[in-house]
Amino acid sequence: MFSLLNMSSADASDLTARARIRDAAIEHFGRHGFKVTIRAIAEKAGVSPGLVMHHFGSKDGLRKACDDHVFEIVHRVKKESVTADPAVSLQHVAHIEEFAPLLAYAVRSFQEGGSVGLALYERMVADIRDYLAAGEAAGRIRPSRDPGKRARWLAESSMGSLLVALSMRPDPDDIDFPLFLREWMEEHMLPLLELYTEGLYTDRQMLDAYLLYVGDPPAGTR
Amino acid sequence: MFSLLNMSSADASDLTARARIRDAAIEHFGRHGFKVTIRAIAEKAGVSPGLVMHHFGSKDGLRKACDDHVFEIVHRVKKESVTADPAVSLQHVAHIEEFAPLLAYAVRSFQEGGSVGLALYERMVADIRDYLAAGEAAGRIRPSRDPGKRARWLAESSMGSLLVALSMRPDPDDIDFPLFLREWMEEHMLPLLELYTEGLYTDRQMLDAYLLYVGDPPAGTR
DNA sequence: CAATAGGCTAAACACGTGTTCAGCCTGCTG
DNA sequence: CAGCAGGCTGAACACGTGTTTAGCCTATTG
Repeated sequence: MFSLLNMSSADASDLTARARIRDAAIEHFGRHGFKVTIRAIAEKAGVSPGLVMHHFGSKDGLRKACDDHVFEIVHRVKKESVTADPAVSLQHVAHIEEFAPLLAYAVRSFQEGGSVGLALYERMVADIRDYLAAGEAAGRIRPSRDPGKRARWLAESSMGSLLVALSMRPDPDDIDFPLFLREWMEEHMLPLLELYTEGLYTDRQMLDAYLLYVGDPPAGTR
Repeated sequence: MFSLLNMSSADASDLTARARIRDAAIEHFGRHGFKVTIRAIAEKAGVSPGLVMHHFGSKDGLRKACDDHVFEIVHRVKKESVTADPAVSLQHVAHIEEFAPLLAYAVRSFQEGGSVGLALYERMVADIRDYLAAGEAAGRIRPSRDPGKRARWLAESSMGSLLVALSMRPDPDDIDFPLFLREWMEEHMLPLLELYTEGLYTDRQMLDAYLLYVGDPPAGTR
């Protein structure tokens, strides 16, 4: 895990200055948002502001490097968790703290809409669609009239809920991400499961009315 | 409607400079986010930057004035739509364009987490809770184990979906809000209604497992 | 050993942006 | 009419922040 993420402060001194800057940037961007100053990042990395420019050319260059790094790690972890035995996956879940900076960075990307945000989002939608399709084939998930749109809605609503919860915090610019995540799950797990298994409405009136409206009559109408 | 919102450009010249500045600020903040410059707002209002300071003291003061104005209008419109006849409500829905700047401003507030954002959000949660309670009493809405958390989840997920959709746009800093809203509804109405009337899972396995986990055994377990 | 390259720093620079300031114009008031 | 208050302007100011620059130090290399 440590070697995978290179985010632990214990071995920070071992890393090259370039890597230390990048990791400090990911942490700062994730915790405080992308408006953090280059000077702050440099200080966190124990380095002069000039060196940041020397290695990354500009703030955008630094951002780009962070993007690439985060995306690459997410890619690697995902491939591992698919191929490896369940024990490894469980380890990942158990050590959310280690991934927290990455997740925080990703959430900030969703919030602001950078290239990583979009790429990660599209991947997330695709994953959810595949997952739902598999569940549908296994009979655990109800079929949808438009699986693509459903997957997109589920991704958007859950990620979005996270964003709103983030913005509604007392100080959205300084978050303890692991804590925040835990509280969020604690707060929403029940209504989410309720909604997903029992629905909200007791009848089909709204849905059928909409289906008629868009010209796709509900089954059994004609 | 026009006299209510004072957002139409047709009678912009009639308004006092102070009101014109405030309206221009609401429009700009809503369309481009809160990082728009005072100079840009002043130009839009046909006024010098100094005058903005003269009337509002600071950028924060301007923001505060916008907050108050938006909140006050939302309050007034809401009270009207509750007391007035249905025809008026329909008029409101039909003329989304007129409200768009206000809505855009509110969404930006949610995104950034200002005081208005929080206040509007809490009010929204309360409204949804009341609405669901009424529906439950009328037998149209299923009961929940925790109506408060359910209302919060529904508010968060729908608002949040809007935020994510906003961030994933090609240029999130320059949105045509009415168009954006229409596309969003077009895209999500179906999966939303499907989910709300039919649910997602075919069985109660996930929900029951969670209820057991949190120490609240599902009905019929003992 | 001398030279060179590259990691690295401190200081200066450029520029956008919120804010301040001195004063102009206009319309009201005594 | 004279004076004054307040809306209003244009220019200047202050400051934060990304970026540039000149040069130092160290290690490698011929």
